[in-house]
Amino acid sequence: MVAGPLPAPSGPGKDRLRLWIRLLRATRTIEAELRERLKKEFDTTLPRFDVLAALYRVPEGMLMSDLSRFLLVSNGNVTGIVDRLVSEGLVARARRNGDRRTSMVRLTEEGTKSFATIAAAHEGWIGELLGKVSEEDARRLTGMLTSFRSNWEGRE
Amino acid sequence: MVAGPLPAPSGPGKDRLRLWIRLLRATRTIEAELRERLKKEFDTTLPRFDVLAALYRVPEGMLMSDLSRFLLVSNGNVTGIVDRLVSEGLVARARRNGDRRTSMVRLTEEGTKSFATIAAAHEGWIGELLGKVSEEDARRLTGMLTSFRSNWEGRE
DNA sequence: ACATAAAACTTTAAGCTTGAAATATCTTAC
DNA sequence: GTAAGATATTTCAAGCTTAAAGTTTTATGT
Repeated sequence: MVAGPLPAPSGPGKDRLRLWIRLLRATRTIEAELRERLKKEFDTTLPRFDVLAALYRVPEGMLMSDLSRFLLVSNGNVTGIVDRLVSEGLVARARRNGDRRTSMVRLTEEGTKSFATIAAAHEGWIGELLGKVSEEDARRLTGMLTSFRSNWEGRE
Repeated sequence: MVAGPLPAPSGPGKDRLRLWIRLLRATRTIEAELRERLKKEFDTTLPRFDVLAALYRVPEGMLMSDLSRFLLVSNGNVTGIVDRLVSEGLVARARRNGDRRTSMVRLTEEGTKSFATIAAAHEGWIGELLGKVSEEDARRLTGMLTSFRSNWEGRE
């Protein structure tokens, strides 16, 4: 998967395989760096940050299943992360009258402040880590990935 | 992190942030699909496949620390994955005369055969999943990611 | 109304992941 | 030759991750 300096493969489809390998390595490298900085600077993790970021956009809150879908992770996974965020006081579960199976998850005031701080640093890090990508390349690449994504929407 | 349809952010550095979010979402989507297929079709996992792929390139074997560096994961992580591959008979540890701290890890015959089969399917899946990316775009994107990567070499 | 199905969520078991501490071996400096 | 440090690896605790099974609540069909 994360193959690197291979005896360059060739043949049909090899260009896409190579692209995938590069994509994966680049993503993992950046992810590792972000994870490390989140830990060192804010004593938190990427999954927690992801959840906070998702909730920050929606003051009224989200259902667990919305979070799961949005973050592309399993239901049970979200349960654990939200549990920890609740115990840290950054997030709150609110029972709903209409449907007692569900609860709205939203940021607490502390969670909102905390996320704002971390997000500012995060944006700076990304600017630094992707610094060598020109703005033009960034937009072009984003475009390619977007069209790729639309090819995938509603797959499962 | 995996933010999606946000009220599109704007300002300096926002293009790179958006690029990162897209990159991460695309990678995770493909990764999830590969993981699922590896499980369903071959009853294995992505990390195991990564290790087999790394070893396949080097018949004489690799040290644990080489594997760790190459795969961009921690030392302790590799220990666990290799342990499981050994117990499955796909990989073998060989003590070395020179340095008794280290051992060479290499594919067994069964491991080699197993990987060849899985890798063929894997390449097909990538061709399918990235099918909408033209060969030309694939090469261009790969180029961008490569220059990005060289910006990162020898960071840590 | 009542059984059945569907939906939202949690729990569980197994495996992946990291950073830090512990072991064992080798190298270097005196 | 021996102490001190460097290397290679494993172990450990905590957390992330998934798929599958379980629980509770709501919706549907008759």
